Amino acid sequence: MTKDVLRVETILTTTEDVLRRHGLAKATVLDVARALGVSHGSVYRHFPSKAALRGAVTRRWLTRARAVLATIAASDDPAPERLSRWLTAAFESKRAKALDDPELFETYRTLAVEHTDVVEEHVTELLAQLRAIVEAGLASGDFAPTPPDVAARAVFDAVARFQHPLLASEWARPGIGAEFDGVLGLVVRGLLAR
Amino acid sequence: MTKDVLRVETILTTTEDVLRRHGLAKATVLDVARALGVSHGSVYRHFPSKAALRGAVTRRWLTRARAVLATIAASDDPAPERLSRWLTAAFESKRAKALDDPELFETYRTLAVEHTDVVEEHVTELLAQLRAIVEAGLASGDFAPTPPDVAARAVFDAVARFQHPLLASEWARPGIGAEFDGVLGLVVRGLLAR
DNA sequence: TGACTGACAGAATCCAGATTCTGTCAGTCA
DNA sequence: TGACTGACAGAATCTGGATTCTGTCAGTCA
Repeated sequence: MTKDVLRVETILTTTEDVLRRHGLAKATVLDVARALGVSHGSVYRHFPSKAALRGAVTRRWLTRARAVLATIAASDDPAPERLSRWLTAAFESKRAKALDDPELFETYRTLAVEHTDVVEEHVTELLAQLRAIVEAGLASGDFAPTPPDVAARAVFDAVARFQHPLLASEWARPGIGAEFDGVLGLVVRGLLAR
Repeated sequence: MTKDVLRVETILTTTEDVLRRHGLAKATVLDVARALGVSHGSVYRHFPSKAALRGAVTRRWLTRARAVLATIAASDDPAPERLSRWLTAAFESKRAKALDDPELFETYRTLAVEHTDVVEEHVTELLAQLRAIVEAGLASGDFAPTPPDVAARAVFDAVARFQHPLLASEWARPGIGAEFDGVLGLVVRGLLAR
């Protein structure tokens, strides 16, 4: 808020705040405008619709969530370890969010379902990170020859149970950690050169 | 209907019929009783509650769905092929149901969510079938040594994206077949002895 | 001059009264 | 005698009139 002019970033931050405080249903454009101390017409100056505003918030949330994983993907650990760390971090951070603040997680889950296009971008980015790890493993000879994009997709799909927000309700079950380890082991063994 | 007395099987069949015709919301105990030509009090003579009736219908549906898979699990194909056939059949039959009659599938999906206990029985049974295949593979030396129950669970979890009813909406996407093949290959390679 | 306001129409959502359903049980009837 | 009925209370669901929201735009004001 360095300037008095209403800025896109300010609107997004305030919207996140309203979402956190009051939940999805009560986060109307009017509410956001009230929280900003402006009329709702002003919000429409920066976003063409309520859907666009929500989409932008969703995109920002997913981009932040991806940052940690990008660091791991770009590390120079051996590919099998790097893959394990990446998949574990992806699961653990999502799981922590879902368990720490279920209502906020549910809010963003609903937003994600509403904005399929934004989620698709996110998935594409995640797949690119996975492909980079697979390519490193192919180059080092750790992984058996395979088309990297197909392998990345297969790994991503295989951990869907521990990634897909629709299945989040099962992440609180006691045995879930062991189950994740089981799939992780299976997946890594499936990639390794023999 | 060999006898005039109201029988449990008759009630279940009629309930399925009402569900198919009118959907979940309109399938009240009163509706089922009307379809049977009896008073709703008679239905309560055989089922203690509406939930119990719905649970019984769900159980019957899942039991039927499992029968095909049981045949494959008990076949004497080599374990890797048998596993592929089992997983493919599990995916294809569910996918066919979801695409052929989306409304009926949605009905049973909701029922499954309502009756977690019944679904758990079902999953336990499926895991037992998978474990039998894994054990065959261990005995033949096709699969690398591993605790069969852990491996069965890992395989089951890895194909969640192609099995979990909550993700059914994605089974209509064009690339889904290739994605399934990718995971199937990864999983089988993960089990194979080296 | 251009960021912002607020009145407005049509769409979406809310709420309270009316209807329907669940589960029980005393009573019927074959 | 026991399978079945139907009236009943309380819970759940529906409905349509009242309220709130979305998206637009002519007008204000700094």
